[in-house]
Amino acid sequence: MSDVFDALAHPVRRQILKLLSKRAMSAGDIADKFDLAKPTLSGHFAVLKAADLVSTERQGTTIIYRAKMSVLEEAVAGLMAITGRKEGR
Amino acid sequence: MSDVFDALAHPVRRQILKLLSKRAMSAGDIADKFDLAKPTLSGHFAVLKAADLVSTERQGTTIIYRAKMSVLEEAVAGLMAITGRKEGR
DNA sequence: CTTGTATTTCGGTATTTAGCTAAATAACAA
DNA sequence: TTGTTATTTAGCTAAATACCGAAATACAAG
Repeated sequence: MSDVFDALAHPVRRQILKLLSKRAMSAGDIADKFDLAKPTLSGHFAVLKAADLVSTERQGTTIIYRAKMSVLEEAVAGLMAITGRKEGR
Repeated sequence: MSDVFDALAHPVRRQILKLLSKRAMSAGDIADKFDLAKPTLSGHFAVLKAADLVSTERQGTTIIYRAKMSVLEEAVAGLMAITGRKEGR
């Protein structure tokens, strides 16, 4: 769980998740959306993967990233446990 | 908003928020709950305050911390914007 | 004004993180 | 095999973070 919050702490990683929540994308396509070197993005992908927030699938030479929404929703639930909210909908 | 996620990234700070969500507490009382030096906790308080996640009130020589639940709920809402959930309740 | 209590600020070190370039790996096509 | 494209790993530096003990600040009581 702590890994998830670590991952969410960086704005670029939150933005990546937002992109992936709309549709799966290749590493390169994601990287093109940011003004950062590709290895830097690759590092961010690794953090997201360590947090289990994304899954990957290789398609030939490209790698497709997908957001694991269920894990993200667990983080939301974790925060709501602090706020005292009941389950969201 | 980024400050909020930075603040939430550290497990001690999440734990502090959880304590404060139950009841307001003095800095010292909070510090007693952790096996860390007081200056270390004071630093965590400062991060929470910078994120506007807590408010303070001085009562004589002690300082009372309170969780600002509304700000925490905004963070929840921010995450839910990524997940695509509708407003929680 | 001195003392005691609560808390923060200061100064320091050790660790982690974010970013880069260059090099390595993987898959594929010719 | 050679070359091309996509991505990651390695190696590095700079900056940020977490922690500590010691000192400073703020307040209240005597």
